[in-house]
Amino acid sequence: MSTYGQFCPVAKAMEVLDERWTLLVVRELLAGSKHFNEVRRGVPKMSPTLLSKRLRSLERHGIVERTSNGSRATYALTPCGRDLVGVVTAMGLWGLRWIGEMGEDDLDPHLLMWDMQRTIPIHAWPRGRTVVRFDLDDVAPKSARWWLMVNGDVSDVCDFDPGHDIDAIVSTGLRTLTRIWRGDESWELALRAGSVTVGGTSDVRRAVPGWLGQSTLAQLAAVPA
Amino acid sequence: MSTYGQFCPVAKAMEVLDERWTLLVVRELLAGSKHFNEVRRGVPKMSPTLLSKRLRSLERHGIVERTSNGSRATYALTPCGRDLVGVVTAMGLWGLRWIGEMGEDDLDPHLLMWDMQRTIPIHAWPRGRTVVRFDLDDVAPKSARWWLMVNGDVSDVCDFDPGHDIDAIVSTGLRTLTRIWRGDESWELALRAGSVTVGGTSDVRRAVPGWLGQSTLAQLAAVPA
DNA sequence: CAGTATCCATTTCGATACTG
DNA sequence: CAGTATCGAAATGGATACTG
Repeated sequence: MSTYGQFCPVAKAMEVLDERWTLLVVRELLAGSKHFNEVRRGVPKMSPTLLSKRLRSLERHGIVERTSNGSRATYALTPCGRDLVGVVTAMGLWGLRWIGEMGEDDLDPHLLMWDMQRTIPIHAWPRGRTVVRFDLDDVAPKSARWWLMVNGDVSDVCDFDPGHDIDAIVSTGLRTLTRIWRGDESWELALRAGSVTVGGTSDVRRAVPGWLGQSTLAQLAAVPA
Repeated sequence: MSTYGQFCPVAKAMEVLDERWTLLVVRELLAGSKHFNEVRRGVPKMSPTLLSKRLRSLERHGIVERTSNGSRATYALTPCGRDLVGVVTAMGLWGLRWIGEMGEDDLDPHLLMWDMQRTIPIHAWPRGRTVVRFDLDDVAPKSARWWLMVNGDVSDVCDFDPGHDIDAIVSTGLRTLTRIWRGDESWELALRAGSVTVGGTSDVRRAVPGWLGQSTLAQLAAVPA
């Protein structure tokens, strides 16, 4: 960490937070990840060495607390770390408002499905096991099909057929699904425009947008403070 | 600028903003600086080459607009740039709340006086010319004495005697003055503890804290949202 | 005043492989 | 699972001097 030599609190904060990846790691911890490889899932392009380094640095700064219960290490935000929710949110809302364009490299079906799986409003789903399949038509075959399930109060996602009955099939492109998830487009408009189609009983088709919803940030943006 | 390869708006925002110095340049522009060397005053430890590079980068990203009226270049934030006030504020409030410790290198009388000069509530000062001298007792002689003046609706600061009558003398240490300015301590407590003394007529001595006030961020922090 | 030019030490980071 | 070890390429940025 290099310093700025300024008393200004913005500078003091940036000394800690302006390093590459740092705030994304915090975002993952805010989203609820507790273990090393759980965090990694949210920042798959970060090398484990670097993640380790960042976690250590955050620990040194009193933002993260690491506890090693026997063999399993657990990471948690301290109160100071939890208070970064304001920074992460401000950053995200600004990004959402002003950086609409995503390059091809920004689109990642793994990342998208993982984020959806952990964010969807489980309470809005039916009681029993419910499975939605996603067919992404513009993606290499091995990452084109995903199964998202809710059973009781647990959600799961995988890229292979888990063998259960499928309640709905969402067919669309990765970019479209990402844009809807981010809140750049609405389910309604996309469905009407035909850039997304949903298969299933008519009840289910009507319900799917409510099952999936949108990213946490999009929900915040929809309720302008 | 390197990329993160994530669709997440936080990542997209950080791609633009996580480079060293970037957000501090934005802070300066938000504070009202319009010209190259004006911005420099707020980030004196940044090399001009790098400042130039950052301004260009901000311009490319649609955050800053540069206009060259003849020979004088002017920088201004675009609406997108102005909207970063939320990010800068969140960052600053977090820094203020959680990073209290300042190293010796973080203390800079130039920077402090410059920030005070541009932030003080001029309307709270008397009508005629009013001069406050600062004597910093723990600073090298050549940076230990400062004159802060208000005349009409213009404030000024310098490190040499401008030759006007002095209305008040504030004697304290650089660290104390910085802490008060940031809002870490209050004028009242510092005066009572004797870590600051103010010379002048009793009316003036009572008025000085109100003339000086505190940094913009400290004012925001004092009104918890 | 408003920047450029140059140069190099240092850091940083990504890739890959490996370990208890 | 939860990291560490190693290495080299790239870039980052600080210092300094210079220009129209």
